[in-house]
Amino acid sequence: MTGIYLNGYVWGVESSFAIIAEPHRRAILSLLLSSERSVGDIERELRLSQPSVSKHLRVLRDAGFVESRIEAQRRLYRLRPEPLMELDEWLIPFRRFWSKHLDALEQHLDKMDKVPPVKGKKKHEQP
Amino acid sequence: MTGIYLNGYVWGVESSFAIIAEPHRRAILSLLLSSERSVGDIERELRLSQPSVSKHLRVLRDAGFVESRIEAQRRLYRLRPEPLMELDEWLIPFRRFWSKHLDALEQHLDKMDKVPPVKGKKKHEQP
DNA sequence: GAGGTATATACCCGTCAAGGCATATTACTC
DNA sequence: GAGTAATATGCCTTGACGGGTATATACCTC
Repeated sequence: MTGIYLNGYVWGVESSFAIIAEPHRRAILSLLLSSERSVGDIERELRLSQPSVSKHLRVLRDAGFVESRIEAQRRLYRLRPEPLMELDEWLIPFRRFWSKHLDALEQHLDKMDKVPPVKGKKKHEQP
Repeated sequence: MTGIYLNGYVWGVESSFAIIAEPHRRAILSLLLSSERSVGDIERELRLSQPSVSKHLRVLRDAGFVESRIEAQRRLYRLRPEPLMELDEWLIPFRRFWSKHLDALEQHLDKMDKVPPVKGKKKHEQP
């Protein structure tokens, strides 16, 4: 919908979510948060095989989540903010939604002078 | 990592990302943003098959993204904020990261009194 | 250029999830 | 209770993806 097809790959938010869905890739991004790392660094810190790390980095790079620079035989990977910013933007309307909800809850609680102890937790309807 | 195993399912952020990765499910969530809908409503608005909609809703409900209430033969689904809030929380450190980045960029631009026209766009390294 | 280190890629395989179709289930109407 | 509307579920097939192993590539050192 909001993505652009380019040699069979979907670009934009469309794919960013799918990329982030992989736990190891999220772990890699979290690692890169503090500083750039080589493939070997990630391999050791996450206890992954080297090919696995390389493949994930490939996916992340293709989607713009990371970029790399060469230092001798090593490639140092670092974060790029853009794709994650897009994800964040997708969340905006939902943030409005739940802050509205929390406000309502707060007002509800405010209404009661002293919060009476609840006997049975209200279960969510599960038909 | 941060999830809880419960009858073979992973709960928590762990799975929430995977659930959000599906474009149709994101579309459903966006729909529910404005108001609750029946399965048939979603079916029509998203041009999906009824079983497909039901299955996606099942996944969303199991993960706590939506809840339903019964009205005659129809089930009306509505949003639940919690899981999306968790996703949002995961993004927090990254938000710090990119706001730091944008600050740096801003300061960089401030340094130049008049921004000189750039001749060649700096290409991102693609080894 | 031989040997070693660091990373990328190709290929194969198992798994898993999404869609289609048919069918079951639930609730309403008469 | 028969008929019908709305939704859920089961089964099957297909495609995509991630991991493993082996191999290719790039770069450095001597």
